[in-house]
This record gives sequence, C-alpha cells and structure tokens, in this order.
Amino acid sequence: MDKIWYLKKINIFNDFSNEDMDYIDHISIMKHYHKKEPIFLPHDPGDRVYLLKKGKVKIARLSEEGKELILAVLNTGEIFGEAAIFDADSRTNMAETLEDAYICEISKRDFEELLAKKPDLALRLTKLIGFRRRQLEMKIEDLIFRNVQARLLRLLLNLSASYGVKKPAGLLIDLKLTHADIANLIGTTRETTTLYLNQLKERGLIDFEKRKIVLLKPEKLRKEMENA
Amino acid sequence: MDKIWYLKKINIFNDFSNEDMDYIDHISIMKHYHKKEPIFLPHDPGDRVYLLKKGKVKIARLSEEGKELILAVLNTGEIFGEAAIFDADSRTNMAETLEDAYICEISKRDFEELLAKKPDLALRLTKLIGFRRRQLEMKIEDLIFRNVQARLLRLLLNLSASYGVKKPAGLLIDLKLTHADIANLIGTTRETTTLYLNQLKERGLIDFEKRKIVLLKPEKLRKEMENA
DNA sequence: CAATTTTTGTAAGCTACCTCACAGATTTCT
DNA sequence: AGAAATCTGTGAGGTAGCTTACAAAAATTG
Repeated sequence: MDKIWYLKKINIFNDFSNEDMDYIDHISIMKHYHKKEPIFLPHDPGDRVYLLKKGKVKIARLSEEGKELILAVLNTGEIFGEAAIFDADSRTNMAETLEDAYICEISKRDFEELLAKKPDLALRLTKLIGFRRRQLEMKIEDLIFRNVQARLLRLLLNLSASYGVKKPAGLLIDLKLTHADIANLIGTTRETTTLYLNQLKERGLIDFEKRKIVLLKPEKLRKEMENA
Repeated sequence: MDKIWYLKKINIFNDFSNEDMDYIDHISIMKHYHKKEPIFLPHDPGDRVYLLKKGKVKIARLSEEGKELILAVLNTGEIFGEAAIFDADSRTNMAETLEDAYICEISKRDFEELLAKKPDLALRLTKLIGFRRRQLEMKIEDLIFRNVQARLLRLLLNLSASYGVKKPAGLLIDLKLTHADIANLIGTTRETTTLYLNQLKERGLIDFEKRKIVLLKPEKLRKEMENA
C-alpha cells in the first residue's frame, strides 16, 4: 500500500465525467492565495469545503501559548475542510498555505446537494475521512512509542512518499518547510529538529537544497527507522 | 456540546423503527465475551462490524516492545470496527473487553447492504467517523501541548462526561480502570499515573472506590485543568 | 541593494518524566 | 480458604529533550 494507491483513493473526483466536472466548476469559486495566507481559522464558521487546485496547505492547531501543531500537509488535488459538512459547525483547526495556491470553495449547501446527486462521492468522502483518521492514529502511536529521532526519520520518509521527486542526487522532498514547521509536525522544538537534521546531514544521509530536503540514502534511512 | 449530545449522534440506530431493528437483529449474531477477552487483533481480517450491546470495550494498539496505547474506551450502545467497512481490509487496532460484554457482529456484506437500504445510516456513520477523528486530534493536541498532570485531569473529566454517575460523594466514573490502563490512555507510565492520582487524592479532589474513581470536586478539577 | 525579518546553528543548564527495583495490598483462581 | 497473579506505592537515579540566549546566515521587503 504505497502513497500512489492512496492518492487515487483520495483524489475525490477522480473518474468524474467532463459534465460532472463542469458542474463542480459551476458551484465553486476559485481564489488565489499568497504564501502563508490563512484559509480558515479556529472558530470560523464551517460553511464550506475547499479543493486545493494548486499549491500546498497545512492544517494545524494552536495552543493558548501560541505553539503550533501541524496535523497534515496537503498537496494539489486534495480536499480539505470537509469536517464542516459532517461534523462541526465551526472550525477547530486552521488552514494556511505554505506557498502561493489556487483553492476552490464550495458552499456547504451546494456540496451537500452534490453528495446527494452522486452517492459514490459520499462513499469516497467517507473513505477519505477514515483514511485521515488512520493517519492520526499513526501520529499518536509515533508520539507515544517513538523518540524524536525516530519520528523525524518517519516524517521524512512519509513526506518523501507524498512529495518525493527523484533527482540524480537522491529523493527530493518538494516542500519548503522550515525547521520550525518540521518540529511542529513531529511535536518537538525547533532547536532539537535543527540538531538532528544536521546529524543526518553530517552522516551523509540527507542534504539541503534551498530549504528543501534531499534524501541521499532513502533505504538506509528506512532501515534506521525500522531498527529505532 | 456535552457528551449526551454526542451520544445521541453516535448511537447509530437511534430512531429506527421496530421493523428496522428486527432486521438488524436478524443479520447480526450476538456473542458473549468475558472480561479481558480480545474481540479482534491487529492483522485480523476486517470483515465485520461490531455493536456493543452491553459492557465496555477498549480500542488499542501495541508497540513492538509490547507497550500499549489505548485510543478509546467504548460504552454500551456504541459501534466499533467500522473502519473495516470503508478503509482497510485488515485491522490496525485491537479491541478488548474491559468487563463481561454482549457484542453483536454484522458481516461486512450485510452491513453494506444495510447501508445501501438506509442512506441516512451511512450519513450518520460518516458523522461518527468524523467525530472520532476529532477526538483523535484532541488527543494529539493533549500529547503535544500538555504535561502528564494536565492530561490526567482532562482524561478524568472526559471520562466523567461519558461514564459519570452522580453519587452523594461526588461524580463516580463507572469504569474499572487500572493505573496501567489510565497510563496507556494518556501516554505515560503506570508509576507516574499512580503518583499523580495519589496527589489528587491527598488534596481531597478525588477518591477511589473499588478500582473506580470518584471526582469529589469536579468543578475544582475543571478549574485546575483550565489553568494548567 | 540596503534594511529588515526570518531562519538556522550552537551550547549550557534544567526538569519532567522514565526506568528499575522491590514490598505490600488486592483480586482472581482452584 | 489458600495460592497465585495482578495491581499499587514509593523511592533513587538517569536522560531525552526543553528552555534560554545569542550570533550568524539567508530570505524577503521597500
């Protein structure tokens, strides 16, 4: 079960007809977002869903003291904010672009109508929510069973499955993340992340390229992860 | 939004007719489980869903070293194992009774048929999965933002919302959990749990009654939780 | 391209929590 | 009831990772 398999599952309008896609186009508004622009915040009304047409988006939470926890990083083609439809009427998470992005909005009402028309879409969405639930379970497992080094290795390998691009040098993770972002993804501090990333670099396992990470020896990383 | 509100949402056959209930009865087999008996284990085929007719069940994961992480404790009336239907064909979690229980099984096939017949059931199930996803997000938030004491307080208050019974002495959490169980619910060790529970007892905030916890001053606990 | 902001590198000191170890209490089993 | 298993209480010692604090580097802005 590699990431491609999952991507097919979650790219939710996969095999829709042109007609259907036109309809979806018709009920949605596309907006452009700048880098680091918030899409929604906690307590915002959950009155619409979002389709990420182009760009990367992070889903996060903030503590009272202002610390951030990143729950997920989404890629082009993914849907988000869908909790609003089934669950809550106001947001518990925030969403923010990591780079310039194009995002479509569909109102809750229109989306519900669409779901009623296309029952298989509803099923897919349910599967997607279930899939994301499982991701969260794995995240909890990581936090409880593994130390920072192991979590970092797992994150790098997971990100490479979703965002990896083969390059001569190795597997480039095509995502501009700061050390602080990485820290917030694995539940540690920026300083600790810097430390361990540089250890991996020292050992020739990874390299940096303009704020992106290259896995020089993915297999070695994987083995290390499994033994840790 | 208190627990009762949620319970209504998730008690999934809520307002079904007698006819419907007969049908559900007809496609399900009820089994009796002893205390601490496993219902399913990781890698078991995910070929059925379970309805907890009577008793309490924990959903957990195990690490390679045998440590346990409890994801949820379920009460009479709840459905579980539903991930199998939408998501994975084999279990990633385990389920085990905390006390003697009666549990109905419905095969994946029969349940899918039922879902097709009752579209509003599918919707409810989707909402339930979404609700549980949110619970997991809160759990991650706890693990990352809060220390053991705060997590313990939050757990006690959450459990009291689901399992609390008013008694002259206070709010009894009607669940027999060992300190190890509690530790596995909040991601700490048994020893640390014992320590902090006894601190709360010392301070007159809680008491023990035959392996059950009584919240003597729920409001004080809540205030303490909010300030921590 | 100079000025400002953001990000990274590093290190010392601290502390919350884990590990280990064992004794006593309680529950379960026969 | 008595034996065995499980659970609880407690304390000493260790450590992973957090905090704090700066300086250097890089990116962004006007």
